[in-house]
Amino acid sequence: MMMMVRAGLTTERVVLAGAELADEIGFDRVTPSELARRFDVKVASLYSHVKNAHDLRTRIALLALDELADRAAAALAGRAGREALVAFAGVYRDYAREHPGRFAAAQLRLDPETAAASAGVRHAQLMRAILRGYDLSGPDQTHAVRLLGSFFRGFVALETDGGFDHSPPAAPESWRRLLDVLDSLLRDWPRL
Amino acid sequence: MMMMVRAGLTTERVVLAGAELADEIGFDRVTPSELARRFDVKVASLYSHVKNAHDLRTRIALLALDELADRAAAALAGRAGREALVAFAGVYRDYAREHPGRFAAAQLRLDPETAAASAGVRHAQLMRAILRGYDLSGPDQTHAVRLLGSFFRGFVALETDGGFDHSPPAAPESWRRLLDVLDSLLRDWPRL
DNA sequence: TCCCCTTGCCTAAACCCGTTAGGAAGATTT
DNA sequence: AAATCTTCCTAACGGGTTTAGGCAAGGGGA
Repeated sequence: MMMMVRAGLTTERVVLAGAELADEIGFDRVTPSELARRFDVKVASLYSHVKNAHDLRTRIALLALDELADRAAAALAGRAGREALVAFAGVYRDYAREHPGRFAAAQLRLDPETAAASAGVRHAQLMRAILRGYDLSGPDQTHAVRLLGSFFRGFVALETDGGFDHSPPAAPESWRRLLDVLDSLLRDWPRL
Repeated sequence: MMMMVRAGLTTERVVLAGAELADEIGFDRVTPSELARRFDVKVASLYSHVKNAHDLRTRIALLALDELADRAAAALAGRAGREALVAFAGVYRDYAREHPGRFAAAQLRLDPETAAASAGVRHAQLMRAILRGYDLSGPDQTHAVRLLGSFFRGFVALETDGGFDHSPPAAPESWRRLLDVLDSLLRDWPRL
């Protein structure tokens, strides 16, 4: 009779391990098989805790979105204007550098219902909160949110891909400078 | 004796079909098997024309980068300043909308040697060309290039993911407005 | 304490993908 | 027509995903 020592799997534990695995080997290489190996468990065992590979990936994405929103909210507390902008941006970029796999997961395309129930909503609110420190009217506020969101996402993606590696100045300097530039732009937003 | 009608495969034809397939079903679902099915050929037959799946994907990426650079160069011819900015940005965004699979491919991370030999280099030059219409000194020119690149990439990614779908104004309006804002920013770049 | 039943992990099996090795049927050259 | 090259094939291996069905571990009630 085989000794059957249980591994103690739960959905949360599986998803968390998936997130860690993503940070180590890349989100796209996170697979039920690899995860099973990590838990020293047969693949089929995971399917009691996670519906399928897609479900696993979605759960990791939701975890990452939650963590990011938490950090962003904390960073924004008690700050306004330029300080808030820099703090928020820093959270975003630091998270991507600390947790590349989770960050990649956070960009997984979610189906609309899942997305609506995710922390993505909180993100949008936090972005708008930053802009309260500046003087922007209705639609321009949305435009500004989109400018910041696009810039953050694009910059971090390019930096992650090594797009800034082969010409000076180094990425962090551009990051600092461009946040100054954007702060200045927001303070002095061009009216039509 | 089976009738052996040949499919007429060549590397280019395979890669081009791969690009079309990417636009139809998504770059991440482009697979030797699917491509073989499309040519009504056995999978192994592809391996005479393409080293492996990774090679296939890389070649599609290079094709997309080339096409994009061609279009960008054409759009920039005879334009400067705001006009050049808007034209270039339009090429980028239109390409992403017309050819989502190819566009996704263009963002594939290439190994350094491949990247250096790719049309990515041309892109960098074209971006700098845009900035000749504005008055920017040394490092700030690089920062500005990075700002534009980040914004383009981020905006298109967010739009593709439907990130702008559930609150007005519609994406195209933000796009136009933000290009105006960026033009204004470049003309009146904040000095330190 | 014993039984039972829920739960956790297992085996087995089907199916798809990627990749390589080696063979046979077209096409091309001589 | 013979020789050769090229194109596509069959066969096979390893690995990933998923489902169905089974046995054992551990907690609750008698």
